[in-house]
Amino acid sequence: MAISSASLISSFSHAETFTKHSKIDTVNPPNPILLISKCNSLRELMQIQAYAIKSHQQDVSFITKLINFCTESPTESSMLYARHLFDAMSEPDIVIFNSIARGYSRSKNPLEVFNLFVKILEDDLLPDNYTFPSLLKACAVSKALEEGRQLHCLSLKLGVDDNLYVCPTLINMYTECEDVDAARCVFDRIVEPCVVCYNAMITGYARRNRPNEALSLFREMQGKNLKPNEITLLSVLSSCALLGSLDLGKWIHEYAKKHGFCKYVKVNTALIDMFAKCGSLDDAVSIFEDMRYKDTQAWSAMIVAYANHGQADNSMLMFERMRSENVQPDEITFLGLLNACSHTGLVEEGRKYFSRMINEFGIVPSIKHYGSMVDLLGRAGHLEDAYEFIDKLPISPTPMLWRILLSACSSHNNLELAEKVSERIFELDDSHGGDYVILSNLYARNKKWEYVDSLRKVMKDRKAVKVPGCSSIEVNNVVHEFFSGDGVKSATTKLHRALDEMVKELKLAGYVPDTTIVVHADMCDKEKEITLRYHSEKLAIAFGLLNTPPGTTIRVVKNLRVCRDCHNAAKLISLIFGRKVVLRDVQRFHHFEDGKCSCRDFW
DNA sequence: GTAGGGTTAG
Repeated sequence: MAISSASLISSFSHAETFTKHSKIDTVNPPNPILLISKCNSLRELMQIQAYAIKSHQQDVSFITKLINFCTESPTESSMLYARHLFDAMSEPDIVIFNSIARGYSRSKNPLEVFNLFVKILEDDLLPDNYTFPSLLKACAVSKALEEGRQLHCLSLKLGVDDNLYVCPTLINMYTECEDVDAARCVFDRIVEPCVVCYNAMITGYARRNRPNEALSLFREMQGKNLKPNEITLLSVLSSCALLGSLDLGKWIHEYAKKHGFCKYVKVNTALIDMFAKCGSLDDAVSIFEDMRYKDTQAWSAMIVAYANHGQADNSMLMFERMRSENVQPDEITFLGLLNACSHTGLVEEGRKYFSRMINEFGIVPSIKHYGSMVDLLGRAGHLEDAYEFIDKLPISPTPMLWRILLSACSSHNNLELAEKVSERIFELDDSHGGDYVILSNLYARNKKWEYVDSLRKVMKDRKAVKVPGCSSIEVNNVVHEFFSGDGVKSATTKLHRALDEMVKELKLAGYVPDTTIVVHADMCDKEKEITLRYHSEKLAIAFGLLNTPPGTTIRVVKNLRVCRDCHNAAKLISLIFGRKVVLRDVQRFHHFEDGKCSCRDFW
């Protein structure tokens, strides 16, 4: 709702009635500054100002209090009023500037913060340690690394860089601007970092997908007997989730229980997310059901969790429960629902949620919602619809959107459309090796070897690199990582013998290596088979079989989508070795049990 | 009620 300053000022003059209708002690007139502390609406605040003017008690200190009230939890109208007060001052000083900047910073308006800074410099005012947090936050939200660096220099010059409040904002600015190493430099310069600084750095690592460094700082912090708080736990839990480290996650859960952190809704939500992403949906559900108060994020976490585990019916059930308890859904809620539908091929339901999101709840779809819709249509085989959907978007499509469609083309073996889609991708970004691999696999499947060859050359010429497949498994609190092809040349370890043994047993049970999905055309079948054997997920599963007691569930996390051959193999492994295998790929979870997968081979 | 501010990590 937009409010003009004219309407504000008119309600301001209306506020003069305050003095007429209120009983004012004329002998001992009340101090307007004291009235502000009891004030609880903008309207009352204006009445207090009217009174202060009338009783000649309006001074700089009073105005500062007024502005502070407005910027404490700013709204559009409170900021307009604050700005009105500010503009009326003849010589605003740094204190006033800081207060206004705080308001703009809290209402995520970096542009106005920067404008104010320009004014500060023009007025020859010196920024102080109250000025920097707002400025640095503005850089963080607008990803302005260069401006952030300059502010960092200025803070050094003015000697406020090691201020209790400036330090964490500096770290946060650098991590938000994706310069995590610069953040670490700031952190390392602090003589005795406090919990807030640790939190800023740990959160930065977790957000920038560097969970190992986050966890190692967490350990360092504990070694120093610094007490983590609930905010520390949020980042540590999200690091566990990234790694799929269930053991550490469980330990954090115990820690949270012991130290009274489970009363925080956000900690519980992070626990739900962690358990779900570490493959233990049951634990996620039990945390969720035990929560007394569930907010939008908690419900969404559960909806997303069910979606990623392929339980669309439960996702939708959660949504119904959420609605019946009058909790408002947000964009993440719908992202979860859309993913739930796309993972299970519920095209009509997905379409319905998409339109309800827009029409019933007024949520503007983001690129991720569009991506989910493309996935929904494409994976269900409505490839042309998906193509048209992307073509008609109100925004220009990102390579990612086309990539989702390309992978759907691959699932449905539609080479013709895949070629068309690849063209669209390469126009935007030709450096992504995965795109060439998908297309190349499709050529191979259709026995068009000459195309496979030329595509490999193009890929090489354009210096496109493929992210290597990497799978990890946690055994006895240690996360072991395996890259595809590890040991292809020198397979001498116990693990490789176990792998050979595993494949031998699989073959006895009817496993036939699917050599059509290997990119290299010049390999013979034997070589192709070896390449497949050393896929990272097979290595990780073999490691699990070798190093965990019979009957233990094997939990593997993979950085890419699971390949068709490994999916087949995992199904058989669950059957012949009597092990549950929980495989998290970049897209979703696969639960293998008794020769079947929870995705029902739809992925 | 230290009577011009009250910040930082989610």
